[in-house]
Amino acid sequence: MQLHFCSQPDGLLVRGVQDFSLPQILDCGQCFTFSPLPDGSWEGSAGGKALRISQPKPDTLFAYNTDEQTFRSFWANYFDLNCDYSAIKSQLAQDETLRRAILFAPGIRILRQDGWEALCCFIISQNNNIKRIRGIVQRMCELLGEPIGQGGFYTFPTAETLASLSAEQLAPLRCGFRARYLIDAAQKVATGAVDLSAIPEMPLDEAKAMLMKICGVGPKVADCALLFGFHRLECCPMDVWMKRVFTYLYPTGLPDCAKEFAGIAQQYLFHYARTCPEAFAFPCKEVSA
DNA sequence: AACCAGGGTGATG
DNA sequence: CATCACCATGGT
Repeated sequence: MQLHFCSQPDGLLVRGVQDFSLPQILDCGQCFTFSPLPDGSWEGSAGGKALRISQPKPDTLFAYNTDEQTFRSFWANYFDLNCDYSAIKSQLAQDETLRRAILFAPGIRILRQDGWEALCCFIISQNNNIKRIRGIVQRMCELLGEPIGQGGFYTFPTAETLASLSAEQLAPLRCGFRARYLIDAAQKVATGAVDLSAIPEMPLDEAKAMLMKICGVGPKVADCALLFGFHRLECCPMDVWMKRVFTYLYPTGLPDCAKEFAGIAQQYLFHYARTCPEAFAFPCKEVSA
């Protein structure tokens, strides 16, 4: 995918984008730090940087408050623009159900989020809904992060900051029983008991076991952190929606064509099932039928 | 192995 | 107004 940049008075035009949809990417449950604005653009922050971005045409992005240098060095990687999703999609689409899920949202991409931020977000996400997760994460950044410029955005608090606090001091976040999980994660990361920087070089099962040493991190949250925070595409987080998908559509597991990119397959299937459950023709009540 | 609490909010009836 | 579900986990 060859990108073309064109600086404008009020931002940066990026042409040549493929397999990309802002709402599909930012509203498919992988990211909780971007929100839609009434005009269809999105604003939020990641990795200590703020961004407002829109997609005036399918192959064109407009980044309001950034320059080419910042976009090339940070946002292009964040939005995984160096990855060819058309090749991945054609491999996955050998399976008929996946083909339908991909056609439903062909612009999904797996963001390359910061590992620590993703870990915290998915600790917060447990037994929770996306709207409230966004609110909790926002309050956490406002209360404990540093301002990013004048736009009202804040950095994600560091593990050191969080580790110095008690669960009671997180009460304003209104994250309930998850507060002590965040504190435990922060303390283990800050002391090095859990070394996030070692994860990229670690075998998957070893990395997952390490993350699960944190109280409040089970298999599901660990898989989410690894997929969305460390880009381990073979992780397939099993939430209630994916359990339904597997029970009714893949009782014997994903087809071979999807194993290599199980995490990406998961994201297409999760988004389709959650957005359009009737298309899958399964009940949304009891899973364990 | 099978419940159950923990906090809050939006959706549904 | 009541109930339920929510990208789960740890404890009983």
